[in-house]
Amino acid sequence: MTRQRRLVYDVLLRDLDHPTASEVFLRAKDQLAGISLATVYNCLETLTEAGLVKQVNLDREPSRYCPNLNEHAHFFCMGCGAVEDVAPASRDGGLQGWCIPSGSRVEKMEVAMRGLCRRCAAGEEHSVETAASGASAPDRSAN
Amino acid sequence: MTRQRRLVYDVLLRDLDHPTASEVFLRAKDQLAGISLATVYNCLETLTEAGLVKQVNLDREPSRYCPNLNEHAHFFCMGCGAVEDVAPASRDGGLQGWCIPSGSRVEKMEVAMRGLCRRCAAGEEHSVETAASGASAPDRSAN
DNA sequence: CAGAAATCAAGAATTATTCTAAATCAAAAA
DNA sequence: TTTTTGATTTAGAATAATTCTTGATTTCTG
Repeated sequence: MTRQRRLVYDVLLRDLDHPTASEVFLRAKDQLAGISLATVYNCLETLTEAGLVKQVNLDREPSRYCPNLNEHAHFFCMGCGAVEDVAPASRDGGLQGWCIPSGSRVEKMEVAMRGLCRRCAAGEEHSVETAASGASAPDRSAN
Repeated sequence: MTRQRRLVYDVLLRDLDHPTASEVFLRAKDQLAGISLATVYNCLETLTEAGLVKQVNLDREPSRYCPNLNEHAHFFCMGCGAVEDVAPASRDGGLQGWCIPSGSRVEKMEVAMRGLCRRCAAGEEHSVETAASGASAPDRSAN
C-alpha cells in the first residue's frame, strides 16, 4: 500500500459517489499535486485486483469505482447522473429470478438499473406519476 | 429499411450468437462487398433506436448485438467466450430480489452473468465440481 | 425526371484506457 | 549509512472502439 494507492482509496472512501477515474484524479491532485492520471488508473486497477474496490460499468460510459464490498446492484439516475448502491432483498440477490441453463456455473452476476432517483422522480409532476410511495412497476426490459 | 440495414439485421438473425460490430461487419461483407464498418455501426445504432436490436455490454469489452426482444439476461462464458440469453424465471425477472429505494422509478434493468457454460464446466474435472446436475451455488457478488 | 432529404463510404477524430521507458522510491543487504 | 534491487510512478505515446465529418450516392416525393 503506497502513498498513491492509499490516497486513491481514501478518495473513494470519502464520498461514496462512484467517481470515474478522471474524477478520482481531480480529487487526488488536491492532496498530492504530483500524482498522474496513469497512476490513478494503476492504483484503481491494483485496488480492484486486491478486492478492495469494484469497477462499475454501465453501457459504454467511463468506468466508475466503488469501495462497497457488500453484494449490491447499482442504480443510475437518468436525471441527475447519480449512482446509488442497491442492497439485495433476499439472500441470493435476484439470481433465482432467472432460468440458469442446467450444467452451467454462474461465478458472478452484475445488475444495473436505470431510472429516476427519488428526488428526480419527485421533480417530474407528470400527470399521476408523482412517485409518492414505493417504486412503481418498472419496464424490466433487462438488456 | 435500406439494403444495408436489412443485411445487418439479417446477419444478427441468422446466428443468434451476439456478434460484435466488427464481426457483423465481416459477415455482412460476404454478402455486400462494399459495405463499410462505419455503415455497420450506423445500422446497428439505427436498429437499436428502432427497438429491433439490443446492445449488450459486459465490462469494457466491445459491444455485442442481440435481436432477441424478449426480456432476458445475458450469460458470458469465461471459458469459450460464448454469450447466451437467459430467460426470466418469474414474471418480474429478479427485480424483487432488490431493495429499490422508495420513491425512485426503475425504468430498466440489465443483468449480466459470468461463469462457465455447460460444456466448459463439464470440461473442468477439478476435484468434485463435475457440474453434473443443476447450476451450483454461485458467488453472487453482483458488482 | 427534378429536387430534396436521407443514407452511405472513407477516413479523420475522439475518448477512455493501456503501454512504454525513464525516473523515483523503499526496503533489504552490505 | 551507502548500495542494491525491484517495484512504483510519471509523462507521454499508443491503442482500440466508436463517433464524426465530408462529399458522393441513393431514395423518396412530387
